[in-house]
Amino acid sequence: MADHGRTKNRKDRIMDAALRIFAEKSFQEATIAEISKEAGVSEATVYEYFGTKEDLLFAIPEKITNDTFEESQAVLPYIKDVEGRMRAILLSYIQLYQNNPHYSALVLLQLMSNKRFRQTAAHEAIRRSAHNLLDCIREGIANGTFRSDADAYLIRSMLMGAIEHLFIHWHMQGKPKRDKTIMDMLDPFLEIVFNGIRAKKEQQGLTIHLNLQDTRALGEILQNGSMLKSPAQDVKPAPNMKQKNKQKTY
Amino acid sequence: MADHGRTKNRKDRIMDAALRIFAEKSFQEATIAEISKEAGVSEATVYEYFGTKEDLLFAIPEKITNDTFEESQAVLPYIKDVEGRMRAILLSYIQLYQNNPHYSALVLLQLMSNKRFRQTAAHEAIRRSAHNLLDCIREGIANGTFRSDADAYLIRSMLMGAIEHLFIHWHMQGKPKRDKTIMDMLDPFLEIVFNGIRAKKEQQGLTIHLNLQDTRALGEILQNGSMLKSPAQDVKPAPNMKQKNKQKTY
DNA sequence: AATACTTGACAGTGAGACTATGATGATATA
DNA sequence: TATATCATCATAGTCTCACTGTCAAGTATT
Repeated sequence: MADHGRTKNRKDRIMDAALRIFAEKSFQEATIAEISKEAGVSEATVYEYFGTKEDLLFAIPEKITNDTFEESQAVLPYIKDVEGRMRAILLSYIQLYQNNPHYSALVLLQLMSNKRFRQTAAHEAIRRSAHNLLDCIREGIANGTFRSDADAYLIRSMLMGAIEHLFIHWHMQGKPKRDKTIMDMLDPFLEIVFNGIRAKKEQQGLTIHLNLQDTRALGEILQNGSMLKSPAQDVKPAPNMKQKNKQKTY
Repeated sequence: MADHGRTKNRKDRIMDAALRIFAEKSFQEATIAEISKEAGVSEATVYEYFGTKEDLLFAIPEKITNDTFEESQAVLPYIKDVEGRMRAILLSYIQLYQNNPHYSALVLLQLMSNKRFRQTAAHEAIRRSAHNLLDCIREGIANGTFRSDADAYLIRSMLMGAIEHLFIHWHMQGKPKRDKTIMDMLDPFLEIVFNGIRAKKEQQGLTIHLNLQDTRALGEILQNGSMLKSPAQDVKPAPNMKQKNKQKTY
């Protein structure tokens, strides 16, 4: 293969450059000329690999999704606890965005670009997560974990919407608005949602006397007890959690 | 004003046509030629009113926002109850989208179009809602309505994110995915969130028996009461999209 | 009717997506 | 070493579309 001395393969170099430029400017404003220059290849080479500018746009999240998202989904079937499984789904979702800072911008660009978006791997991945979540919620309702009157669609939108909202804000305002990462918020977040939709159950075992006027004390008890810190604590975090950041390109 | 027999003023006709075409296609795919034809006006006239295609894109949500959003915000200061005020903010937010079906698409187009978005009335309206919400949440935390350890930013993202998520899905799948409107979901939604973040109080003086092994039960008991009404709408599977595929362009 | 203003038709410019083609030089194979 | 192959590049050219400029014709106001 004639590489003219360049090490990394051209297709990747083009996608890297395009990712940066698309995210920084916008689809209209980015030109193939600029992308090819940034990638150190000729314009014709871009067209060799990607038939159209739009193909290029669609290829990038496709690759990221296939590279980083798929494997993190593999553990899901082994998590029997509904809440733990939901946590794992959201975690992989968050990691997908977190590890690829420009990803959300690109996905939005695609979304707005045209109807083709529905056929992409990125959309498929999101769709599948959404579907899995819905199943979990229904399962939780069916087995009594969640209230029987809970609206599964609504709860799913709460879960995914909040995360997307956090990332969109992140994207719009430049990252470090706060010291807490979105990952840090996952458990408090889930606690609130689960808190709001858990079915009331009977209690067995120890009984204690509480004076319910003392709200503070109650709050302490609630948060220090094992239960309310994320029920999924023992669930092993999805594989690529170490934040390795394989290439700084993204 | 020379109107050549047309009644409605040209500027509005152009914006109407543009709103439809931008939302249906996308920014790139919509051409000024088509918009002007749809509006029954010459191409030059479009440029008379709107200097550039992008100006046209930005002018539309600007108008809608100013027309319909501002007044709905006027009542807010008079609602003293924190939760009631939060509900009102979200309600006006939902109405903004609901009354203008193409609005969300246009706002997203703007968002992705470029950085100018931050100076638009649409963005300003959203920003102000977001800000008001944050204030409400903080006030609720301060006055003991909400748990003291609640994360105000997170809660805001839950509230706004869920609504935006519902609308984006709505936009992507063609409207009537379900019989319930997004407005119908507002109260069940708020119930879950408030449920999850309300400070545990009331039940003054009552002593009850609790099992600390099942912390869930503790939470339930504390939150139990009036708010769990939400009629159990049985979940029906989403009638999956009609796959109409209006244009085979791609 | 006279003047001021608005609109339309049309021609033209420039940017940028995309194509076609032939030259170049690295690599594989004989 | 010689030859074939193939990725890449450079260049030139086509086409679509945003956008401009001009002028004639219509309408409003006086």
